[in-house]
Amino acid sequence: MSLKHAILVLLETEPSSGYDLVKHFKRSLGYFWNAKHQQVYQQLKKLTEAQWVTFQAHSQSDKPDKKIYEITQRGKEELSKWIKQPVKTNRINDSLLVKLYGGHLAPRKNLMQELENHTEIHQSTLENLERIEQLYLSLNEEKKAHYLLPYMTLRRGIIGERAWLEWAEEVKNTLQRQSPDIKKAD
Amino acid sequence: MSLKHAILVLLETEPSSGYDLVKHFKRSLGYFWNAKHQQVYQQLKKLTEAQWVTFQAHSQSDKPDKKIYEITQRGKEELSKWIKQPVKTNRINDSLLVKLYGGHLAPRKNLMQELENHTEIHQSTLENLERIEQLYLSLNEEKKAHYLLPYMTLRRGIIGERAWLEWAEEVKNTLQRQSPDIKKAD
DNA sequence: AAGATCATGTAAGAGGTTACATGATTGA
DNA sequence: TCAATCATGTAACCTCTTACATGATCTT
Repeated sequence: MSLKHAILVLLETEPSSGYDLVKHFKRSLGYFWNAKHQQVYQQLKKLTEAQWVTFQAHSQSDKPDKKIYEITQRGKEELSKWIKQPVKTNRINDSLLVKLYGGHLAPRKNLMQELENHTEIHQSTLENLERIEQLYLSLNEEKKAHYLLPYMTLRRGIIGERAWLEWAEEVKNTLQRQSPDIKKAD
Repeated sequence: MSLKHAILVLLETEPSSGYDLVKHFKRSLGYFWNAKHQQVYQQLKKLTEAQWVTFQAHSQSDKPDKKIYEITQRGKEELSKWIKQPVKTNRINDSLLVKLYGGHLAPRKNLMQELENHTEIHQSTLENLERIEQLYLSLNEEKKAHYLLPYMTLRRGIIGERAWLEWAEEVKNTLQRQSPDIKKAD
């Protein structure tokens, strides 16, 4: 699996604390890799034991102390080995679709509401990604080339979110057409 | 979590053996819910203990015996309770994107090959989904209405796969443009 | 003779979530 | 004064994967 490798990829770019990594997972990588802080700390512990990373304690007076992790030689070797191997296609487990599949068991109003809620979330994710894209596009050519691959992953997010929203519109329209009285019923 | 609920949704439509459920997960639900046979059998055991499902043993002379599971009253109540509750948005953990993000560590040729391989898989998934869509569209109006919600989940698959392929083309073109000598290099 | 399909499982371990725990500083 | 940010963790539990296990029939 690859939370370990996702962490290594981040540390390969720059040494970070667990807290920094979590922020990364929430921001730049968040649309394709999710991890809670507990899991990141657990994995950092394991990575340290395996000697793929090391850390140095940094005491701070105004803020809590922190541990700055960096990738080791052994970690780099492991990472470059991993990155050359084929990755499996993704497992998709989407509860919303399970719910929709069995949607005859829920009030139609409920389904519509659920779709609305998810639409809002996807909409705002898309806006975030587009904001980051604007930042990228305003860089000079050298930097653009430097961040090209991360930018490609950003594009995945943008294209994916647009597709999601397009689909949701289609579903909402279809459900609306199928039961046009939905707003009158309770 | 919802493998339990995905199973209940399927059993609510018709009683099935574990083996049948696995086939369902590979076919109709496969593009939004994945489960291996071991996990299905484990969950069926738990669902039986919780009395959300029951089973009857069917002996067969030419094939191995099997257990036909069906949803109980208690299971139905649980399912309809679950289906009315909001579901969380999906966790996405996509190793291919981690790999691409750290792609400067791999030979460019390797990335291109990886994208090609995944493209083939997504292409054939899309073709399957489109085939199923044609079947759906050839049904009479009554049946179309009956399968509308499962069809909506199928649409998610189709729109999602098209978006994936669109993205992959973009990436392949970009990488090709950035290193046009890639075909000459070994 | 080999591989696919049918059919069911156990066990060990890795991965991931939820709950609990602490405690300072900064901004509204 | 309440919430957010910074910063790290443990413990219990659930979920999921991988490896192992069996064995008949049918098709190539």
